Amino acid sequence: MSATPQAQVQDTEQLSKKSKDSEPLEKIQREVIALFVNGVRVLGLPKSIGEIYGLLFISPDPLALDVIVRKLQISKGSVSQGLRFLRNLGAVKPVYVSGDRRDHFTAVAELKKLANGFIKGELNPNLESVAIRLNELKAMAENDISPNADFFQERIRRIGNWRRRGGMLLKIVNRFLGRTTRV
Amino acid sequence: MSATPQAQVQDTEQLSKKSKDSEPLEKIQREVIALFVNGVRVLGLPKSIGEIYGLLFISPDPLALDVIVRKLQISKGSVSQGLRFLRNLGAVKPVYVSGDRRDHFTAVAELKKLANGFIKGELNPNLESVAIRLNELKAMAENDISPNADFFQERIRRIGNWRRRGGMLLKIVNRFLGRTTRV
DNA sequence: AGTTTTGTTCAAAAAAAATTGAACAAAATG
DNA sequence: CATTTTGTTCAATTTTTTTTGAACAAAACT
Repeated sequence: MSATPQAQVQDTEQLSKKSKDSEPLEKIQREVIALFVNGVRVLGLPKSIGEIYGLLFISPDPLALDVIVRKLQISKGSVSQGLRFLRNLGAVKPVYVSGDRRDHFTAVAELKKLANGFIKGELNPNLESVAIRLNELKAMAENDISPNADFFQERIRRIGNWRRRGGMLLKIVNRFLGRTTRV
Repeated sequence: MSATPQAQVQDTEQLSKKSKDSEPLEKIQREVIALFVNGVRVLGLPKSIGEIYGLLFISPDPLALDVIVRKLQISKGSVSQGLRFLRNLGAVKPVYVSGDRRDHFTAVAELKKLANGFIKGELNPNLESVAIRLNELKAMAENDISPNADFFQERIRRIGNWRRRGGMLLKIVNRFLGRTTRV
């Protein structure tokens, strides 16, 4: 809490609350954020998501939306949308900060929670839609009278097999990372 | 136009080899391809990759590049690049077809091979680069003298932990799907 | 009441990624 | 060796995705 000027901040302003908000990021923080930006690309998520999560992950205290905007220098709209996405995923959670009207957020930093959120929010819905489509395809293949009908059926059975094993894998991942998730 | 739907193919052409190339896709084939196009999006891969793999997966015989171009109605460049990518991943393999100069390809349809290819080609390189960066960050955090230094170190250790468990998970996935892969 | 603060929404702009197509190279054919 | 066939490359274009920012709404202050 005490004014701890590791790098000189503008001491002319009130040091109480605002000063921390406008402290520029430390180099190590910027590096960690870059790591996350890179990381989320593998998951097919936009840069801003990685920036926001990374910033919260490497910030000791919960941050408010407009602070994130200032620190990352990205638009309010991006941060609003990004936070919503991360909240839905369970990767970020709101934290009450007394005496401040704004919502504050911290990163959820347990791998199992992150993985569960991603699986439930992004992977499972997809697996389900595949299951539905697959049933339609199976029917279609059974009515097919072309010389390739047998081949088509074998292929479709195979996709079903993939889907089944994919679902098992998600369960295994879940168990490995800790408690199981209700799907 | 006369009311005949696309069911009829032009039988006026020679039925020998070319006819098969210009046969339009069956409905069920188009559906399966759509399924793959959708599927590869989850992996962060472009549509054309899904189309090409899907087509090969649901084609009884190996296909040559220009046949793929005609059947999918996408450019030669796309197919060339897509096939290279899929070949590198081990998702597609060349097949010798006697009496034909062109390269022919079939889909590799074993889930374990596909997963191994994807892990080796897309996931592991990323995990490795994280490992490298992480070492730099660890050193940086140890030299940090800010009041947050301890926090930063905890966070970086945590990322290291994630990475470790991620690597373990890939091994587990591998074992689950069949033979193990050399990493 | 009005005013300020906080956060959301969504059309437009910008950025990023994928696709095209024409030029090119390499190999096979005659 | 000239021609054709096959496949690659990459700059330009198109498409898709992401980001912006201004308008808006809701709540909290005075």
